[in-house]
Amino acid sequence: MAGEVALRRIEREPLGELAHTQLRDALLGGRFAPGSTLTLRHLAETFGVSVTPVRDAVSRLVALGVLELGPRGAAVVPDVKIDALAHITMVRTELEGRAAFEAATRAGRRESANLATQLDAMRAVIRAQDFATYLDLHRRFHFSVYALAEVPILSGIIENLWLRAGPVLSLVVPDYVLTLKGTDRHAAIVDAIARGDGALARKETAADIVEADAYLRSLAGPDGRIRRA
Amino acid sequence: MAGEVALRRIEREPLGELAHTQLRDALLGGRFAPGSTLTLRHLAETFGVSVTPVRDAVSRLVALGVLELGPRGAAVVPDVKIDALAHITMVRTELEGRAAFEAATRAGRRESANLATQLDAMRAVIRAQDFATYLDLHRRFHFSVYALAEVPILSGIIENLWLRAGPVLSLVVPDYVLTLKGTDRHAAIVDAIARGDGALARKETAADIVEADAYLRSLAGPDGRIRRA
DNA sequence: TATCGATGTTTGTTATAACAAACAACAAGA
DNA sequence: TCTTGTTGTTTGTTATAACAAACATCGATA
Repeated sequence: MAGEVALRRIEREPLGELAHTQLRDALLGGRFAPGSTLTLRHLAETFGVSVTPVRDAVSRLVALGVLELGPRGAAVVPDVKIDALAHITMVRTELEGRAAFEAATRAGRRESANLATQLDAMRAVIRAQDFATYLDLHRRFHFSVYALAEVPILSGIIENLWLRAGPVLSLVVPDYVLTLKGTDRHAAIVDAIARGDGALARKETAADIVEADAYLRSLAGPDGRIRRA
Repeated sequence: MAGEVALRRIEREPLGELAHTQLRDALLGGRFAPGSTLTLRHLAETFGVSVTPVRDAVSRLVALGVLELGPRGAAVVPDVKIDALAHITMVRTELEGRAAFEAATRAGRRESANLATQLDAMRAVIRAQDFATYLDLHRRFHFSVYALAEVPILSGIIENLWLRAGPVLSLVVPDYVLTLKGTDRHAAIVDAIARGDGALARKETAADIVEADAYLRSLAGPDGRIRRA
């Protein structure tokens, strides 16, 4: 077997896993309208599989609180009400603040430089008005910070919170980033981490979350629903 | 239809839901040995249903991080390693501390009295050496506190964390409660809530969690696994 | 015209069978 | 005796069909 090409491990990922990932990314990208109901057979036809793996994926997303249970047991995309958003924000400030704190106490020069590089990429994408990829880079940046905390359970819970807020966050990102002229919380977070200042990293992270929450709150109608600006 | 007995809404709960609840309670009660693998067909036979609803329940528990994925995609009961326990403790102090804080700022006299009543019941059960029901009352007490915060998302995440720590917590509860002679953190939490002192409620809640963590840590062997005392 | 009831359709739920991968047991050959 | 190949079993995965509940449609009757 000498001279062979390096072979990768073959891993047949289950169809339910693929369906889960597809739905997850769609939710994170805000490609499902809040309030719309997802039917198993429709999704199954779209994915080209049977209802079994689709039901598996949907069932898990419901268990994670990412999808809600409609009137007949149907899965519906939740439209985030303003008080639910306040709850998510509360938990996010606690958890992401703590994660940023831990990241600052653990990160070295190498990790800080990596974060700074990501910041540059984000700025470039904003200048190019490419908000779709900004949404992705923005997410990657935050989770890079939280990964530095080396507490996988924490990262997992945070990811779940982002999934819950996903449909709304992506809704307003284009307008929101344009309103952020002066204060760049992300740069401040990276600075704090580079200096090993955990308390500051926590403070700036919490401020970043609260400011986004305040913006979303300003868009809420009298019924508490958040709509595009 | 006059003079009829009040009829309750008939709700056929899906079998997958029942299986989920059964597994959940078994995990919380520590009735599964850490490290043991759960096979779908065996569980299905035990519950008297087909593998479909069982798979549904197991799949959800895996997604929640309560069960782990074994070598061949099988579900195994995680044996909590000491560093994973440290991570859970970190998140628990943040979240349950915040929940206790919110509870203290919202609770009135009626709610405080309710908590005090629960404390009395717990003390009586300890005197009777009935640790199985103490485990249940203890859980109810804590979640009564967190329910007062009126942040369902927060309660849900905390419940998930308890589920993860369940197999280990229930393992040591009998011995642990006997070591607690003087300091009764639970009474201190209720006092703080009754006085509306959020900061103190948070502090005592965190201390309660950290002390349990320290006890568990003292039981860990050189491999990091926690075994019964 | 409006209301009520029957009927067909949609949709989540469940059992079952077929499938594939991995493990276990065992026998044959070096 | 040790290794190797084969066979049978276990187990997660997936498709399919049957089922039940709810909804929609439509026609008949008052």
